[in-house]
Amino acid sequence: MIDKAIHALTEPRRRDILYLVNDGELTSSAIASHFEISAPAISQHLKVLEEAGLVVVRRAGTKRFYGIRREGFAELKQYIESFWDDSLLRLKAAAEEEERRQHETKSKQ
Amino acid sequence: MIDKAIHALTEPRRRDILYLVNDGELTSSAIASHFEISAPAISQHLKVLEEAGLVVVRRAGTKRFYGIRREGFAELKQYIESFWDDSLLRLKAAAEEEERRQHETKSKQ
DNA sequence: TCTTTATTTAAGTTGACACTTAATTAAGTG
DNA sequence: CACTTAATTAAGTGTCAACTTAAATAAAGA
Repeated sequence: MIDKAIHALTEPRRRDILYLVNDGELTSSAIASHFEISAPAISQHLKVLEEAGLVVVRRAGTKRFYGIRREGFAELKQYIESFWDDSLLRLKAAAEEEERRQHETKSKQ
Repeated sequence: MIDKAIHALTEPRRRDILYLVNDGELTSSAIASHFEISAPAISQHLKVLEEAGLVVVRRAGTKRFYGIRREGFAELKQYIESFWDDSLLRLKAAAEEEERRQHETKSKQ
């Protein structure tokens, strides 16, 4: 699911859609009205976002309201933060190593 | 630059390259030896990463050593964290709103 | 049931981009 | 100056996915 979520977020248009529905539930056509692309294109994006667990649908008559799925974002946030933490730890170590090297160089001058 | 950085990171192969050089500077060919794709393909990826400010080159004779550019990552981290913070604030507000609605419903039953 | 509204699914087109091989540049080395 | 090594640039290919229009589904109203 994390892989699907990351893939879903790599498309700028889908991030725009998420920003929109984050302000409150919207129907497919209401979302489409914010862009210049066709309704089917939006529908396809929504399908990707739904399968990635980032949005949920609530059906009401012929309308379908799309909204943010909080659990999906929570999982994703946790994953990305662990990635950052790990990555930053390595960067910190590298920075310290470099500093050590610079001190060594200076002492040899 | 942030846009370029995000775009650079959407390609899995480039993330793999970043993981590699994060452990220490590597030449283009050393990086290529870790994958099954051609040297030019790696070179093209490195160019994208460099233009996104995520790696830096150090020339030494015919060799070019690629390494992580910390400032680039710092900028990116800041951006993504602000995105998260903002996004989470809105999600928190939405969650509270929903809770209020549920209480209301219960009190009316 | 026929029509309208909301949306999706189907099918096909197009552009971006990650790759390839071949040619080129750049910097030593004999 | 040739030759080698390291890497890039050039040019072309194939794939994928974001889009299009047209057709299908699904629910509600006349």
